[in-house]
Amino acid sequence: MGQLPTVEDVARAAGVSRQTVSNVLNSPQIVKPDTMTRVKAAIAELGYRPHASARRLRTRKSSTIGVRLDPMTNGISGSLLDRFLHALTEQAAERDLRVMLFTAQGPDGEIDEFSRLRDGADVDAFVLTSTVHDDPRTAWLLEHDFPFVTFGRPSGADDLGDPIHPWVDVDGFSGAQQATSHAIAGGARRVGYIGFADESTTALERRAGWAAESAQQLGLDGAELDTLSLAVVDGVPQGNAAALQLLGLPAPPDALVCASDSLALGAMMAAASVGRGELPVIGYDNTPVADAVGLSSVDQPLDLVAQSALELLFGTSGSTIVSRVHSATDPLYRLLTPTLVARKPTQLARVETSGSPVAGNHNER
Amino acid sequence: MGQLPTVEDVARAAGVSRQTVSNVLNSPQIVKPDTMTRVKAAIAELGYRPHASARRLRTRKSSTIGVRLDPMTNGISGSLLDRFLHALTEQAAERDLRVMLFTAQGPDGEIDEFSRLRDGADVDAFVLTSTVHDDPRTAWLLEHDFPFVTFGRPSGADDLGDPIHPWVDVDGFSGAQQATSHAIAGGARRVGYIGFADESTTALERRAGWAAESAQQLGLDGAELDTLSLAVVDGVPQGNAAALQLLGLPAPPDALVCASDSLALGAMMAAASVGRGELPVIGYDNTPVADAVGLSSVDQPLDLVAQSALELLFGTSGSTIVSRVHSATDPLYRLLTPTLVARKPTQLARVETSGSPVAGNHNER
DNA sequence: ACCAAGAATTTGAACGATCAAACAAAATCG
DNA sequence: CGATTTTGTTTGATCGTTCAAATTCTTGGT
Repeated sequence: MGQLPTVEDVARAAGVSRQTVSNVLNSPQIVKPDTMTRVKAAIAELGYRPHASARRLRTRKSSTIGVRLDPMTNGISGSLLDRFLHALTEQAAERDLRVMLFTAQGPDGEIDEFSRLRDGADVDAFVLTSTVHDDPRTAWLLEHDFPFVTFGRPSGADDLGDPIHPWVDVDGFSGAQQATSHAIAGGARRVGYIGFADESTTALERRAGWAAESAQQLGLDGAELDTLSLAVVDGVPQGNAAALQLLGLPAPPDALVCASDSLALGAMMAAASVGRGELPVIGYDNTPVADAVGLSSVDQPLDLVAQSALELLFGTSGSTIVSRVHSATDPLYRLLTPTLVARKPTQLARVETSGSPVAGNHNER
Repeated sequence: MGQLPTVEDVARAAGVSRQTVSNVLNSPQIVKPDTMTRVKAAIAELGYRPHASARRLRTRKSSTIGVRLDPMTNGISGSLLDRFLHALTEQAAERDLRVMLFTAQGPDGEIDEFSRLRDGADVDAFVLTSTVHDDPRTAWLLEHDFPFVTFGRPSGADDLGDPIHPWVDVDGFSGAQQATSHAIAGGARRVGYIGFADESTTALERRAGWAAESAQQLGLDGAELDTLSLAVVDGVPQGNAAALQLLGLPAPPDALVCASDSLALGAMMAAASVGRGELPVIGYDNTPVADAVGLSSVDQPLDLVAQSALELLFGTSGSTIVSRVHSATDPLYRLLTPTLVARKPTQLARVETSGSPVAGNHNER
């Protein structure tokens, strides 16, 4: 099994020329049916596979997407990125695209990597996550006219009308609205909200979703809404603290909507600790933790996010970068709608104790 | 900025030949110092960077490692893989290696991908995670003589004496031992254990570590140890249930060592729910959740795991695969020692409530 | 000063694929 | 039926780099 077969070997075996073999692979429609079968047989026979690097060299396409792995695993929500990465890799494979990882320290380090990967023709495009306002990375990519798409809208600009670059995002307003609506449907009349203490689009729109739904269905006014909500840094202890504070109010909330599963987990524990274990708490991101502790949570359609990202870069099919000059009918962005996953908040207490060892795989490592 | 400069352009600019430029980059020691400076200046001037695909085509090395992204995000511990991936990518970058992802359904699908990536010369080696006993994937790779390392020892074989393939693992015996020892140092006299209900090496060795330490320091015999331990499927609810059962014993444990943070989190909640919130609980894997809820946990040195994996594949430096015929002095495997990260179990309750919004980034998405 | 041995550099070929243009075969048409 | 188009296939060149062998330049010994 010494040498791998080349297009030359296949050509010889099938009694045709190199180029015909190449055509069978790349332009099947222009080759005559019976030569087609002959060549395909030879390919199967020899177990031929095109040499990726040779192809890349000639075509000047790497068929590879670069994604940066964030330096810090972002707390519980870190797995969000993990799941997105998985979805992206899977969707990419369907188009014969590959995902290449890189890491970097800070925006400048990341830009260095952009430059390196671009010049080495290692990647055709980047997918950026956790973008911030006035992101230097998107500025660099735009300036150098290199294809990319962001997961998260470019906050501050005219995102919907005339976005400065392609983006995909999940509608946080809708997510929070659904969560709130679900709590109300469950009988709540004062839905509290624990959100993020920053000015990001994400933070603002999720709170707005909760506020809008509370105002509309429960008739609460701005002052009441302010009383019922807190903005904190993301994290379990912060959620715990905030929930304790809200539950200590003269007129405490009878349900809690949180901007993350971390906050929600903290809130759940807080509620239990003050004897209100039955309090409905709804989280965000639908992380494994939410599933594990039976927490209702807003699920982001990461498969769709990944698919949309690829569509914005490569069109509805194929693996060739589409020009950034989109038609007016085909917008540069995708705003997707999340779904609420309802769970029984009492699941934890209900589980039956099992003394004898139970078989099963636990997916360690 | 039309065309990217090639080695040819640099050569012309520096007044030397192509090959000399190539030598400056690949064999610096054989080029005369002053031509060296001249060429380097030209490289900097033109902003030249070698074209990765062209190089790969010629050298027949891809300088890329393939890693499969597991289909399911493995519950809370999923982030373990995430962190490992990050460490691996970072370590790889230092050797000018890249990490390429792929996904697959089941072992057969993964083997198909192996074959595809190998034949396309996309990767030089694979890093496998979550290996199982008699893994068909390692069998295939061995049979086709393709370089790889596993994270996790090949259970069942003579791992230490004459391993059938290179592996890196973290010593679970030591980890559980440390956790147990820490609990005892904190005053515990009956340390309970909640572990995994399967026959994996991981499950066995962690329990053995706890058992050994309990026997030695506390003088407990086998029967008592059996009473104090349970084996369940990994998960928060299971941990909760198991902890409730252990705490309901006539002579309940005064501390709990768990084989995962998921189990530990469930156990913590169980303890709190029966008014034993002060009970020391120690988890495993040091996931973000453990950090968030202030849970002591055994930390796996993923940086070292990644570094060791690369060393086994590529030697102590460089990016060329080393032959699998290792010298006797240089074993085919690395067994690393984890570290216990001690945290205050009361952290959650202690956090002060903060009414006013606090600035800070919460790393959403 | 001469020649051999070593060091530094250059030249032609090759890696494996696709592109562009040239060519041959088949189909269409007046 | 010959001229013209359409369709299918082949040939030479090329992508940017490194390898292998050939060449030139240094150095040192006698």
